[in-house]
Amino acid sequence: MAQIKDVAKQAGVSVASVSRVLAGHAGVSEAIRQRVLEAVRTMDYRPDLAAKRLRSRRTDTIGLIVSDIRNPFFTEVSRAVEDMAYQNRMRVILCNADEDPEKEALYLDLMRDENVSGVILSPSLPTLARFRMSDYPFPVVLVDRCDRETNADAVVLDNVDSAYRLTTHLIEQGYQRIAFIYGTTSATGRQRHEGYVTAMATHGLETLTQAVPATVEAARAAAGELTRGRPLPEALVGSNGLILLGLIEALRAAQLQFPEQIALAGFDDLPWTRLVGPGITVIAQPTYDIGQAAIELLLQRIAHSSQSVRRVVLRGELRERESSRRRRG
Amino acid sequence: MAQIKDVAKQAGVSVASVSRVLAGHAGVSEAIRQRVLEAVRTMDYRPDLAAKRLRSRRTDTIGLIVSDIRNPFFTEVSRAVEDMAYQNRMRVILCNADEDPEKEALYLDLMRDENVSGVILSPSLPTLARFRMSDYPFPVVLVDRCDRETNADAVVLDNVDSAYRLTTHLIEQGYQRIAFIYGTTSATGRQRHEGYVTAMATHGLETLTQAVPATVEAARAAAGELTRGRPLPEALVGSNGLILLGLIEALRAAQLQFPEQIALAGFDDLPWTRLVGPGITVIAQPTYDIGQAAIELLLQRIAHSSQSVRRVVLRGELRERESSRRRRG
DNA sequence: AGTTGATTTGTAATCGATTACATTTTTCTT
DNA sequence: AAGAAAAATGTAATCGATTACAAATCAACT
Repeated sequence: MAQIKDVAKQAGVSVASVSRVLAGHAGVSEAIRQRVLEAVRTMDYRPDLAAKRLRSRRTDTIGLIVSDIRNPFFTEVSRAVEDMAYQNRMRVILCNADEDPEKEALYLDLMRDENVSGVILSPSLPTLARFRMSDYPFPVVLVDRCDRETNADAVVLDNVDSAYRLTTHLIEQGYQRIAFIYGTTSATGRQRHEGYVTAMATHGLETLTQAVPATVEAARAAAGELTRGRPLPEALVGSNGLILLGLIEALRAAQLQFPEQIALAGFDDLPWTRLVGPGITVIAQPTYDIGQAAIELLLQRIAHSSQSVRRVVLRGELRERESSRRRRG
Repeated sequence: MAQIKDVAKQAGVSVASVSRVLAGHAGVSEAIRQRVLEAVRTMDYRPDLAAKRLRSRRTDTIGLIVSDIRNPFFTEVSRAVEDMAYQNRMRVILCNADEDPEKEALYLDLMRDENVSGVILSPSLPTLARFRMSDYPFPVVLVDRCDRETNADAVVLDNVDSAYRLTTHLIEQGYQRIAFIYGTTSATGRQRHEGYVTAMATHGLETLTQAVPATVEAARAAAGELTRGRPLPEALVGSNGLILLGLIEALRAAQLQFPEQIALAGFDDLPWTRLVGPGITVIAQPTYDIGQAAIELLLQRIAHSSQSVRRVVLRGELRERESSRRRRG
């Protein structure tokens, strides 16, 4: 394997010149530039990244810590982050923390060991509550989850407002007994719950909620309970894609048709939401944009560590489908 | 930041001893071991990974190159790989090559630069055809795609057989004009096509196939064409999850009910396959197991570079649902 | 031509670990 | 108790780049 000194010898220059040419630094004559480039080409020289990283103290690597890559929301975010990262000659280290604060801490520690340039994190509730930018030797951008109080760069959906609009849509369609099933492990669920509550209150309606761990199974169980209660809710709303899936499974099990017997709506426009039943009304998140915005924010922060804290709030889009069709009678 | 020499000073030993203790090497007295460990603890010493990697020439990193992480099959495989990797104190670098041989080559080059311990790759057809283990300075395990001729460690589904069983199932249910829509960008689609053809031939039936790029859009278009033809096919089979999705969209657009007007079956048991319509018959792949097997194979190969080439073939499971219900008449 | 200042190039220190080899200490043998 | 063999420990070289600093070259202006 050729090293920088071999290239230097071949080109008849010093290693410093080779390094300068390759780093694109100014102050090197065109003649030397050409000779170095030629030598690099003929020898197929590849700088050793380990050496480079040791000496330069930069890794050009970013960490992405999500709860579970299998959640389609994070799949899409991760794809966006990876695309942008490679475009900027950076690497991505991906971790699944499973909403577990201990794993999150573990992986954040690992990021420190890796000396990453920055981290994109979707924190669980406990981690978010404790979060201080200054606790980490690298920039952190929060994604998907963020509190009003949190002082950190972040990219989130307008959760409260989206939930408000979704709930209001159902109310306008003539539904009143609207049940909201939401995940308790993340700030997202809480905020969407808040929007739901506000919308219901605005219209003088009573709320009906179930807080569950954000899993298909938990949502299915909760919805099962709700559908066994009397009077039956007129509509069910799930606070994210996994929960929505659980609701559908419960309706299947209870042999309830939607929207005829019970209306349905939720968050996350997944490939199947318009194919299940007559199509499901959802708030679509601009997932790819969220990922893109997150890494852009991170790259800016890496470049200018002292710039002011920014929060990017993206708007969810209401996609009306048959599952929330106007209530007859 | 504490370095190894600080720890050595604090513990009153040499840097070599510290290194030996931390590496878990034998031949160091219990007394020193304890003193070093104590010093490491009190100083919260973290070895610098860049330095470690430079000197030891090992990165404990593996590369995972898939076509697109948004394909649920690869999402699940990737999760398995990450889980196992972190359990073995290894990092994962994930790349999306979009079925593009050039991008695959690019990322494989990047893996060389990163000096990874090994790579898990799901190659496009051209890359697979050209694949030689000896072209790479690191072990490579193929996943999902592999030819009979390919001489490389690999983990794949029993594609031919699975497709044969799925097709035979439809035939046994009374279907004869069965159309097979398959992806041409990967070996997987071809092999499943082969199983379909064999099953049809065995029963003396004529084949009806459409080869498409493995995307939802292409599959939708192809299915649209098929459903406009007369006589209408009696059943549609998609060679993977994305294609299946495209087929369903096409049936929706053409307002064809399944299985009443046309039966449906495919590959990949995704969260929604039993929720769309009356449930869709599929071959379920043991995706997590596939990922797990791949990294196990890779770790073994890293440990024993000269062991004989292994191929792990996992069996797909036929999940019969209503979309392939027995044909009336 | 000589001096000054700017620009280009080269030499050698440095990043922070691992590890080959040398040295010291311990254990065992006779 | 002396000497040999084995085990433990330490010293210093090494991995392969970047970069601070020194040296050399070049240009411009008296």
